[in-house]
Amino acid sequence: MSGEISRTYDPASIEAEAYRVWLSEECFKADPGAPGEPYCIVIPPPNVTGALHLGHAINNTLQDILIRLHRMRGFNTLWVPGIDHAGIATQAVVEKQLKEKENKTRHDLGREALVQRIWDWKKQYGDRIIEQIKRMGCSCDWSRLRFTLDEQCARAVRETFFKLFKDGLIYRGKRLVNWDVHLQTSVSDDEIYHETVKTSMWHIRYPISGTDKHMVVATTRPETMLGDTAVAVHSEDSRWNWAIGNSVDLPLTGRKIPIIADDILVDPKFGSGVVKVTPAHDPNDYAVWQRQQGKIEIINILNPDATINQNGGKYSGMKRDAARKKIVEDLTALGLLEKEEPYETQVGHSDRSKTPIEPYLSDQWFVKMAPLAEPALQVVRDHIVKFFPERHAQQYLSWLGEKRDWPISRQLWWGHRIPVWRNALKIKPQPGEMTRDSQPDPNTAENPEDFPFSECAVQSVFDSETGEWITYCCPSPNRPDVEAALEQARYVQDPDVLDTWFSSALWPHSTLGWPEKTADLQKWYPGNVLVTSRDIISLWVARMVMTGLYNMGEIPFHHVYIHTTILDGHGERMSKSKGNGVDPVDVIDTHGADALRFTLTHMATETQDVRLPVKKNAQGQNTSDKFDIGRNFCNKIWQVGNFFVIANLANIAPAAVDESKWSLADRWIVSRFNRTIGEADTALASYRFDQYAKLCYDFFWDDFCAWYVEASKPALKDAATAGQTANVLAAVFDGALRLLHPMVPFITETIWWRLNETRAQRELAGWIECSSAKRLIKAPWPAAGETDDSVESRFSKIQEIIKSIRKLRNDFKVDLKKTVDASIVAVGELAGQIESNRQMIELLAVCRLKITSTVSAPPAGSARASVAGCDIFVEGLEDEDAEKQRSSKRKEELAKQIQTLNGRLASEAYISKAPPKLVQQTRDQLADAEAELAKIN
RNA sequence: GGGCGAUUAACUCAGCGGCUAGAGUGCCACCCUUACAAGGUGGAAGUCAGGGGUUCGAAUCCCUUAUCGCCCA
Repeated sequence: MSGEISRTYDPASIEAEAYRVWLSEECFKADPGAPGEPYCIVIPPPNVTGALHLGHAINNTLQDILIRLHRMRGFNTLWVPGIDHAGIATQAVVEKQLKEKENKTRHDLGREALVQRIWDWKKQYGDRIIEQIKRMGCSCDWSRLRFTLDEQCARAVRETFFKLFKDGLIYRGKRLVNWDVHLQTSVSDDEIYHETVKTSMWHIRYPISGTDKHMVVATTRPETMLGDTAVAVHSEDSRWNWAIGNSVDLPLTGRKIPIIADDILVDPKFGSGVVKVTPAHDPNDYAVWQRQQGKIEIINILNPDATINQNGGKYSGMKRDAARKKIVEDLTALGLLEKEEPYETQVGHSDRSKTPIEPYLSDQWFVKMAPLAEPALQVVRDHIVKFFPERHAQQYLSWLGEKRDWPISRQLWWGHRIPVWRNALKIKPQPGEMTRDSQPDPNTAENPEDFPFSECAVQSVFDSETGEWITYCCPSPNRPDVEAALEQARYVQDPDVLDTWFSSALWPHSTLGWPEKTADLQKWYPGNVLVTSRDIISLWVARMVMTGLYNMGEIPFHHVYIHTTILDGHGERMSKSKGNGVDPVDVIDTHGADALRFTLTHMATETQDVRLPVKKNAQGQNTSDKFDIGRNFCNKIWQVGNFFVIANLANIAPAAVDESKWSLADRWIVSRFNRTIGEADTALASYRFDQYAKLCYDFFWDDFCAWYVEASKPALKDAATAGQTANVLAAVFDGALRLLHPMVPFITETIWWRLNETRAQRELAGWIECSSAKRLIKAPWPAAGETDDSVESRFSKIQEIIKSIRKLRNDFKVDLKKTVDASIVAVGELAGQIESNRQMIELLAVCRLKITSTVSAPPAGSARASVAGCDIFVEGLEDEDAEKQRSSKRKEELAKQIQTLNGRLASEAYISKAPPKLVQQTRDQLADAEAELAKIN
C-alpha cells in the first residue's frame, strides 16, 4: 500500500484534515427544508471566561455522539452551538485585570468603556473556546453560532421581560439579598458557599425599660444591634413571657424596641431564650418582620460598601469590622457586655469574590415563580419531559416545588440591561394613586393617546422606606422611540442588568430565532434532548422548561440526560485553584481527540461521579493514564484497518457474494456484528454511553481483531476462498467503522476514505447493509440484521478448543513457535465441525490436529483437557509429573463443583420452586462434571 | 437537618434476583510470530464495606451501622 500513511496511529496527522473536509462540504449544516425527521440539540453554552475543561469535553463528546448517530440515521439533524456571557464571572475577570494592569476600578472607566473592554475580551476568549470545541471534532452547525448577549438573544430577552412584566409576573421588591460587598452586587443563593469561621459569641445585656432588670442576647455580629427592632422570646417560656409587650432600651442607640413573642425564631432551650431581631440584616429575622407585619420596624444600617450608614448614629461611616470592635469596646465600658466566648460558625461567602456575604436589604426585580413553576412541574411529573437517569427528576421537582421567587437583577454592567424606566421625580402621592397621573406629562398635548405610556407595561410601587410612589415603565420591545420619549419625560433606565440565567433560560427557543416564527423554530422546536451536568438542574434546566412553556407553550426538549461528573483520583472536583484539572486540549495533543472521546464515552456510566486519576507528564501537563485506553484502541483500529483489511482487499479481486461458500467464521462474525448493532442501539436509546463504548471495544478488539481476522488469514491466502472472505471482511469492517464513527469520528472517517479508494463497493446484501457513501459522516447507520445463535454457539466451541490447547501449551511451557501434536476425541456433528475448522485451529493453537472418535488410553507424554464436549490431548510433553499435579488439581476443582451442585439438587425447595430450566441446567452441569472426573480417574 | 449517590481485584469501573462475580490498567511468565510491543499468549489476584432480614437462591431487594462525596436548607 501507499507509504504516505503513518505506520503508527498519529492523530495529529489526520484530525485537521478530516475536520476541514467536513466543514468545506458543509456536513454539519442543517437545512430546515431538508427531508428527514427533525433531531435537535442545543449546546449548554460554555462561559466565555473559562477555558474548556473535562466537564465540557465529556458533555460535548456525548452530544456529538447523539448528533452524528442521528445524522447517520437519516434525521434532519441540528446541533446549535453557542457561548454564554456569564455576567458576574466575566465582569469580575476583566475588572481584576483592570485593577492589576492599570490600577483602575470600573468607576474610573465608566459603564460604556468597561463594557467595551469586556467585549474586546470576549472576542479573544470566545474564539478560543470555539476552536477547542472544533478540535474535539464536534459537528455543530457553526453557521448558527449564538452568544447569549447577541442581538437575536437580546430580542428574546426583551420580549420575554416585557411579557412577564405585562402579565404581572415581574415585580419590584425590597428583599434581603445576598450582597457581595466586594463586587457590589447581589448574588443568588446558588452562588454562595459556606465556610466555617472562627469568631466570638458576645453576650450583651439589654436593659428592660423602666426596670432594673435586663435580658441577655447572644450574637456573633454585635454591630447589627444598631439595626435591632425587637427582641423575641418564646411565648411559653416562663422566664420571659411576662415581659412580652414591654420594651428594652437598646444600648448605644437610645431607641426603645418591643419585646415580642415569636415561637418560630426562638428555641427556649437554647441559650438565654432571648433573641435580638435585626430584620434588615438577617434572613431569619427578616422572616420575623414578615410574620409580624406592621408590629416591628425594619432598619437598614449599612451602605452598599458595608460601611455603617446614617441610621447607625455615631458609628456611621465606619467599616463593619471597625464598627464591631468599637461597639464591643463601648458595651464593655458601659458594663453591658456579659461575656465573650470563642465560637465557630458557618459564614456564607461569595463564589466570585470569595468575601463574606452580607444579608442586605435592597431593591430588586423578581420573577414570580408560582404560576410559571406549576406547568413546569407538571410536565416532569407526567413524564412528558423525561430525565435520564430518572432519579435526577427528584431534584428538579423538589427545587421547583418550593416556588421561591427568582431575583433577576444584578448590580453589574455586563449583561442584558433591565428594560425598565422609572420616574425620577420625588413626589409623594396618596396611596392608590398612580404616579404617572399626578406628574406633568410632557407628551399630553401632542399625544392624546398618552404616548409613550400607552406603549409600555406600567407598574406603580410604594416604597415603604422613602414613602414615595414610583412608576416603572417597560416599553414594548423594538421601540426605541418609546424609550427616547420616556427619557425626555425625565424617566431613567434601571442601571442593573439581568441575571445571566435569564438569557440562558430562553436558550432553546432564542437560538432558533424566537420571537420570530422562523423556519428553524418550526422545524426544530422542541429539541430532542438536553445533555448537561447535575449541578445546573435547578439553575438552568428548570428555568428552560418554565420559559419554554411560557413563551412557546411547549416544552423545550423531551429528554434531559444528566451525565456523570469527572473528579480527580482523590474524589475531588477538578478546579483551577486546586490545580487538578485536565485540559482536554492537552489530551488531544498527547493522545488524540478520538482517544479523548473514546475514554470519556467509556467513563459515561450512570453513577453520579467517576474518578480520573491525574498525573503530570514530562511537559508538566496534567494528564491521566486512563486516556491510554482510547489511544490504544485507536491504534488497533488504525493497524488492522490500514495494514490488514485494506492491504488484503487491495490484493483480492471482488467476487459475487456466494453465501454457500462461507466458513463458520464468516457466518459468525456477521452474526456477532448484527448482534452488536442491536445492543448498541438499545444502549444508546437509554443514553448508556459506557455500554455503547464497551460493545464497540469488545466487538472490534475481541471478535473482529482477535478472532475473525486471525481466522480469516488462511482463507484469504487460498484462492478458492479469498473472494468470499474478502467480501465478509470488507462488509464487516465497513459496518464497524459506521458503528464506531459517532464516538471516534476522525480516525474512522480517514480510514473510510482509504477503504473507498481500495474497494468502492462493499456488499453483503441481506446480511449487512453497506450502501456506499463518499463521507462516513453521511453514511447510513447500520440496521441490526439477523443473528444466528447456532452459528455463534458452534464457533464458541471452536474457540474453547483453541483456548484450551493454548493453555496446555502454556502450562507446559512449550515454545510459542513449536508446533505440537494435538488429538481431539470427538464424535458426530462436533467431529465434523472440528474437521471443517481444522485450519483455523491449527493456526491459532499452533498444532497438528488428529481427530479420532475413540481413544483407548491417553497418548504417552500427553496432557488432557475436557472441553466443549470433547477430550483434547496435547502430546510430546516432557514433564509428566507436572501433568499429574495438574490433573489432581483439576480433580479437586471438579469434586468441589460436584459437591455444590449436589447440594443444590438435594434441596426439595430448589427442585420445586426454581425454574425447571435452571434445575435441568444444574443437572447437566453435574453430569458433565462427573463424566470429566471419571475420565481423569 | 433533608435529598441523592458511592463503598466489588492494587487502581478505575461494569454487573443490579439464578453461569465458577467480569473488563481495562497494573502485576507475573513467555514471546519483536509480516496488522498491531500503543501488541500477542497464558496466569495470579475479590469474606462484592460491616451486621441483620426477605427468598429455593442476594453483590443485586429490604432494614441498619460505618466511611466518603454531591446537592438543597
